[in-house]
Amino acid sequence: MFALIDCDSFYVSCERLFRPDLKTTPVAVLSNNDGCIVSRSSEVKAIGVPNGSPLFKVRDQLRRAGAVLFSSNYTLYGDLSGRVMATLQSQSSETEVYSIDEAFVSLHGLPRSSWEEYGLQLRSAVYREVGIPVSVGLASTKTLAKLATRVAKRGEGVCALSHPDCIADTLRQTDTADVWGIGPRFSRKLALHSVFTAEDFISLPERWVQQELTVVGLRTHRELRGIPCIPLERAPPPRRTMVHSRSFRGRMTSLEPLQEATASFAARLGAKLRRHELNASWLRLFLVPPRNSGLSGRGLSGSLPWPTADTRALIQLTHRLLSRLWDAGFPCTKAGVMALELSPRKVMQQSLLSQPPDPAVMAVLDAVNARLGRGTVRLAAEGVEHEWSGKRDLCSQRYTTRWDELPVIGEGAGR
DNA sequence: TCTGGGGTCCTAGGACCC
DNA sequence: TCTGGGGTCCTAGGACCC
Repeated sequence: MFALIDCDSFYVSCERLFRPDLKTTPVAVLSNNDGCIVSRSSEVKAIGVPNGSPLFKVRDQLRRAGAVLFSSNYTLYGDLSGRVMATLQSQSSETEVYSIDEAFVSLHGLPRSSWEEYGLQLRSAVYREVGIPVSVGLASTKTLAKLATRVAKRGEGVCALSHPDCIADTLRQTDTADVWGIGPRFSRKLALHSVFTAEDFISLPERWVQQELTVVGLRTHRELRGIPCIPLERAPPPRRTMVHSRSFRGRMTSLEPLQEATASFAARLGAKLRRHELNASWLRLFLVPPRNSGLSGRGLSGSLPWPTADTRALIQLTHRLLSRLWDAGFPCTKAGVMALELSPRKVMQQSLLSQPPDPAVMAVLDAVNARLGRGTVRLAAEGVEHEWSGKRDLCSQRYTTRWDELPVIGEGAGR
């Protein structure tokens, strides 16, 4: 038995928290590079702008509606997400942080008759402590709790799917594509067999579902019938990969800026590995051509001399890989560095033949940058100007994590 | 002209081993 | 002419999630 707590239009809600003047204005938040819409206020949803739509396709429509746009500000969203999760953890010891804006809470031992009241309690606690509106769905499995949250968002903010009739009604009114675990491909495949709703789906025989949709589909099938298959994960499973990648403002036509970009990606990846107390044993560099070029991406992997998160080692290998991968004729619009074969820092295998770099150097670098801002101390290879860097023209302040960007109230506000 | 970034899991097929 | 059965590991591709 689970409650799913899902923040309403999370990124938009974060922006509005510090811009109460936008409470009733249509607001949308853009992806990295200001490319797509990734979060919409209810007013933007109402004018029919789909989530994920490329900005250039809906720009006029948004302008006519008087919408305000923001570049994504993950520093702000990450900080507010932490506050939401901490509030939920103060309400229950059995919580799973599922994504930046969602968490599951176990309802173990709580009678069905109290579900709704508990949902209301969680909802008001988060709004009181953080100021972010959330919807809560409660049900016997995670997949049903997801459905309940969809219902909650259309209505009162809380929906407990505790009665069989109520579950049956919901399944009848839900398209397969709106079920957690059924994506566009599976949904299209099901439609070919005249399966359109979640109700149609659960009437299919298990054997057929497993054959066509693998065990993943079978799990969804059972979860919709109230058989729990996906447990609460109180601790996140160990990470297997870590990536840093970005699109460029234009095309990379010469090697030097690409060297600079990939070095700074490797540096960001190193910092992230160190934050998670992980080392990588393998590194993969990949280059991506424009979406409609007909070309496929290129990648190359190489092993590090020891498991490490040292920026210097990561950049060195990245550049070695780049020199083998680089081809002036390849139209590179995006690149990334991926860390593979991750291991916890504390169980590092020593080498007989060579000494890994002293971790104290990176510790000092991280400490300085934590205090004075990211990139204050960096390697020369990362460059300075970053002219290749993508668009991010509409970004709000980091209100909660930078002294010099705190919101100002009263006289002189709105600078 | 312009379409993000970061993850996981499953399956099929090939290589290899005994 | 006739050539087994069982297992593991790896990779690429496909599907999903937020």
